[in-house]
Amino acid sequence: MQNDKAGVSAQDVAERAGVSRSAVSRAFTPGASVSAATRERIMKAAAELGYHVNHLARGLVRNRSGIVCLIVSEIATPYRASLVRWLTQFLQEAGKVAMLINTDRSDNSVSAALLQAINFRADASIILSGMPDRTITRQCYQHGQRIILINRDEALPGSLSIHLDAQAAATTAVRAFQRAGCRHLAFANSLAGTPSLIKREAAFVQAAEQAGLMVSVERFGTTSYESGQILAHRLLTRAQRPDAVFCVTDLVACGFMDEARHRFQLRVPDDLCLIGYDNIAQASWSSYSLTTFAQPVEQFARDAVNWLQQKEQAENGLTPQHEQQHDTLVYQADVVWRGSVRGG
Amino acid sequence: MQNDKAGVSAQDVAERAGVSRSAVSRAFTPGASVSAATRERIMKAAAELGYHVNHLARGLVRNRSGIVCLIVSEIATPYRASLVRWLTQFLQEAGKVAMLINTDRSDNSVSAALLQAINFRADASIILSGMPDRTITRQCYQHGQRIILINRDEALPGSLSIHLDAQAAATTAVRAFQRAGCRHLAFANSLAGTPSLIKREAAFVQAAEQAGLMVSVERFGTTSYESGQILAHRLLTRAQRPDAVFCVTDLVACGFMDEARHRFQLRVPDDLCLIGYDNIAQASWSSYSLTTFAQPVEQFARDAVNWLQQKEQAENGLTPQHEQQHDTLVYQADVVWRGSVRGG
DNA sequence: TTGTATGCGTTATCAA
DNA sequence: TTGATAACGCATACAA
Repeated sequence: MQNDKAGVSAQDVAERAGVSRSAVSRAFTPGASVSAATRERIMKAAAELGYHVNHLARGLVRNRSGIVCLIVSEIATPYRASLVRWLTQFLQEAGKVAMLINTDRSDNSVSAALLQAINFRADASIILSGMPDRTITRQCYQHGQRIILINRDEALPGSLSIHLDAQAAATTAVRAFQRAGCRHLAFANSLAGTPSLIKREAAFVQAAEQAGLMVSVERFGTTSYESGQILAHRLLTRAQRPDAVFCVTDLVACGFMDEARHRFQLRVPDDLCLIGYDNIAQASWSSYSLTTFAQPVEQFARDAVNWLQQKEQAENGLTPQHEQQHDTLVYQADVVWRGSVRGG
Repeated sequence: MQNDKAGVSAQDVAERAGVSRSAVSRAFTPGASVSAATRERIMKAAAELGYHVNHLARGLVRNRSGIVCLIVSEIATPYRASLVRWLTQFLQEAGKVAMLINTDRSDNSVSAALLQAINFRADASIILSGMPDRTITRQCYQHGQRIILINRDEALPGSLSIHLDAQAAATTAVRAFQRAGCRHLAFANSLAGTPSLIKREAAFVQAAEQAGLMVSVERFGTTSYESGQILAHRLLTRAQRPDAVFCVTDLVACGFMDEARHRFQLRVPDDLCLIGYDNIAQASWSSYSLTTFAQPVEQFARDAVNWLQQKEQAENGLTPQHEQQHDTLVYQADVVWRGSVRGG
């Protein structure tokens, strides 16, 4: 209020409250030993002066900033956006704060992002896209920075890896197409080459072949609506037109469905059965009513943050063990039956 | 590499390179005076030791962290997500980093977010949702923290306010409906009560009345797809069913259109003309082909970051003027003609 | 161009 | 419970 210099420090508050600056520090540290009386006097002085703990200084001395880096490409994509949404929410509830770093999917832009995380002494980094260089992750580890990989299908020492089992979804999809009486299956993939997308394709092809069904694969471009349109064009103009398509992503499936309907005048699910993956909001929109597999996004986020807190408590505890081990969490993607498959 | 303690500091690098620690500091400060030779020796030593500048310490002494807070609710929404995407990208290109803070739209959760920004001595906060308490923004100002308001329709001293002119879009929409021969207009709004959404409605109603056209208004729930469905139900069951609806948002428009088509068997644009706002990706999807007004999101983000950089340069310069003034940028939302209005 | 000395705001250790 | 003091890692004013 009455102070117009930028910095009002614990010192100023201490003087006003008639205590030492360490008392002020303790007053703002949860669980520190301060008498209720002095604490109140300090808080009053702090409010009057407009004092706010400097997390930069606190982080410096504690060697831990409370920052968690979210490393992600294509944030505007529905699935990514919802993952970011849950992560930031749970991080905040855990008293941490999210730092968002955009990458272009290239592995060295991910490495650069991780360097930023080191610069800010982030408590952890959560990687949603790409894979960083090993030398960088080593440095993160040395700096005590945790790493969480979501849908990365890889494991780093001391890290947590969360991903989905591709097999169950593939089997479920094939059975559904079988029940619908489909004869010629196809998988519509992008060229992104992400491990999880590759596995999704491989698992589906394998399941289809085991069921003795014909299966075509087409790959194109990025994992987007537009690619879905192109993929529809390529698959639906084949001599052997598929009557059931598993799209690597809901976004692709939406593009595929729109093109199939509006360009090829096909009816879904009568002429063509379609299944997607992710369960983005648009999949439930009545124009699509897309049968899909739901990634438990909220659960991912909750588990990531819980694991982080757990690790931190263990660190504060009496177990300074050298944990070269890594943790892995594997989930099933739950099928969401809607109208894009006959007899669903 | 050979160092296994967490912290490798400028001191360590200095010793290895055989220079003083200030030399190391200068080597990592752009535009500082270091000879190429020593600089190289320092960089080599730094790489070998795995040294990374501690931005916490740097921010502490410079009283500027390089952090910019993005304060936003409902990040997973297409329009918000794309705004966040561009902001983070441009911030990174400007050498800054985005801190993402989720709010629940309530004004005091926005205030809490702003407090976080103060804690981390953020260079600036960009507010995309809600309005914080004045006493908080005052404190931000005192801490030298810039504030940027996007679509907030308010002005704070020393801040930048970016928003859209609601009038032009309203006039264009009414004219389009007029050309299409529509007789009964309607505006489908949410109950969010955001200033920009309110203005959008008021401007449309005014423009319609000026054109001598009947206009109904319906408001419901959040600004979402689901609300669009409800709004369709309410408007399309009225005795005087509207034949042209301006939806406050594309998301609302998608829900409205789906409900109109699939529940009421109406054809768009033959039976019903529809216009949205935002130009989210889904508006261009062929199931919707929605005529809409494009918010220049990328431009918003670019301008916000440019303004920030400009202010910082001015600060470094010789003009320590007390700028109680605020800046305002007003844009037009460009109409994107698609298939949801007859004769568009 | 380089080195020395000082301070940034905080927490942690130790005595009282 | 409280206060004094020493780090934390860095940038910079100043002197060389």
